[in-house]
Amino acid sequence: MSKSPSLPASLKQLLIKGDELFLPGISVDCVIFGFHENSLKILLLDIADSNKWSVPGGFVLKNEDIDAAAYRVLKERTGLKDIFLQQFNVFGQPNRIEASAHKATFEQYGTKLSKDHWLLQRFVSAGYYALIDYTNFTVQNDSFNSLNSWIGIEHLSKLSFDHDHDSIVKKALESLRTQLAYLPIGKNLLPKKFTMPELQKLYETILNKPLDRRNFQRKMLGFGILNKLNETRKGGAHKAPYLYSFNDKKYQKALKDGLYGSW
Amino acid sequence: MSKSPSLPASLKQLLIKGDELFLPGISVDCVIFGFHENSLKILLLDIADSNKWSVPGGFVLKNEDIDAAAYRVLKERTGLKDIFLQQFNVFGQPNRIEASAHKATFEQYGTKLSKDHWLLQRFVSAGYYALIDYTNFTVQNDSFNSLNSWIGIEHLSKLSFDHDHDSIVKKALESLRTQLAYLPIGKNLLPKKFTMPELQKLYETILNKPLDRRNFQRKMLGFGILNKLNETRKGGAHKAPYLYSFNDKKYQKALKDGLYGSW
DNA sequence: TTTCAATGCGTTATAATGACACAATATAAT
DNA sequence: ATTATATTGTGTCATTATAACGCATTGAAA
Repeated sequence: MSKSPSLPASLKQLLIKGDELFLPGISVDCVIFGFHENSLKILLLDIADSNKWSVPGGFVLKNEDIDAAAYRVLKERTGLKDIFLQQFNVFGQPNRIEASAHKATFEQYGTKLSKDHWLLQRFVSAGYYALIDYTNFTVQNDSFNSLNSWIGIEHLSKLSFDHDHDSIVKKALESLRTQLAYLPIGKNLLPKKFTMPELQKLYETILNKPLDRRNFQRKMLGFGILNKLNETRKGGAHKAPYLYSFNDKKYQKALKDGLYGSW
Repeated sequence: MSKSPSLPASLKQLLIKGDELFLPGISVDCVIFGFHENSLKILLLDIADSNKWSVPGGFVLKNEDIDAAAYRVLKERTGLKDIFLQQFNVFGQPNRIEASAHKATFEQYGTKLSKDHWLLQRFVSAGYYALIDYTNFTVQNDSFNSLNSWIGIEHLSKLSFDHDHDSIVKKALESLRTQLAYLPIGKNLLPKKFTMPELQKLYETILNKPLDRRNFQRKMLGFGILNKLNETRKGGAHKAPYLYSFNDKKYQKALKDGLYGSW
């Protein structure tokens, strides 16, 4: 019989005081999008001892707004504040298997949850997606999961998800695509300065289709939310593209009023 | 001391077996839209003894999908199946006052809820909006609320809501407006046969702005989801407009694929 | 210095939209 | 009956948005 590693403090607290600290039966799941090297990526966690992938999640404190809980989870995970966060769906099927994942987590430490434990009840989960600047943070591990990986969405179909997280990720992507039509997306996924080809690649990746370079630029500039900077990105093998930044004021206005664009 | 009416059976069951039957801390709220006489209406309930309005809601059975719970609530309330139902937001602020409404409901029957009663905990609510054919159903009362009323959205600002339901209704309307841009809406709010001016009025009401009659018709027909019938609606004071119906097959396809229209 | 691929900055054809004109018609007024 | 009137059916034209594509420029690599 192999000796199990000892239970981390955070898990111990969850085990003992979970039902006291957190709302029963409610969790938040965050699909974190990042963009790097022309690939839209999702931050995934390797569920301990299960060979399956999941998305970061957490519980809601008894006196905490549910949106705030999602922010907290993200902050714990990415160290970032001021993240673009969007609630996109509630997952409330009775056969969700959160419970078995929780069970497995504790069993790897040799701890068996009692049958009626708070963690083993049915959970309803609020799904959020977050957009973050990949270049500007480092992932934090937590005690539930040992491995964090950025996975390009083009590889998603090859991964093994539990059913819940598969639908969560799919729905998040679908929502992101839909919202692209009327929300300005980019400010949160790109660094402060970026080139037009980079922005276009982001759009092409999200939409999963090629766009005409010249038409894209015309339309994007037409929204009036970009500042053209007086610098170019040197170092590439060819003609140096101009750098742009988002006009914060107009970007905020566009977030509020919508863009009305068809892609 | 005045004698209170006796507690209805449904409330009694909720009081005694609520925590056994339903998930803790989760409810569903349904904003039910109907369209009648050129006015978009919402089905509102008069919270007992509170002078405030709310929307129909309910709880989620322990082994019930949360979407199914919303359907069940709607069916109980409207008697209708096959309703267009759309989850639009989760309301999870810790200061929601569901508890006080529940308290008031029972107190009007002279029943005082114990301080730690299942109904008095914090509830997170999943908001759904439903579109129904106003001409094709009658409202059912329930034991929580004595009065049901269809209220035109133009009167909403004059009503007294508790804060929760105010934001629920506002957000529902906002979602409906947004979705109008890429979902075909109408089939569920209008009778089987309808005229183009009626459909236009519906759109104008939802969007809260006038549309050009001729351009509206051209665009709507362009979607290819309507059947022009060989009948006209006589009885009006003027030229009889043609009747239309939705092409179910194409309508379903449009629901799935989206419409891509800008209004 | 030349080559080359990516970029900047355009043009033209087609489709979608917005604004408006006029004839047709079901009822109401006379 | 006849006329008046408001509403609907249908179409046109100017404007704008989109799609498709051309060509000169440029920074690094050959």
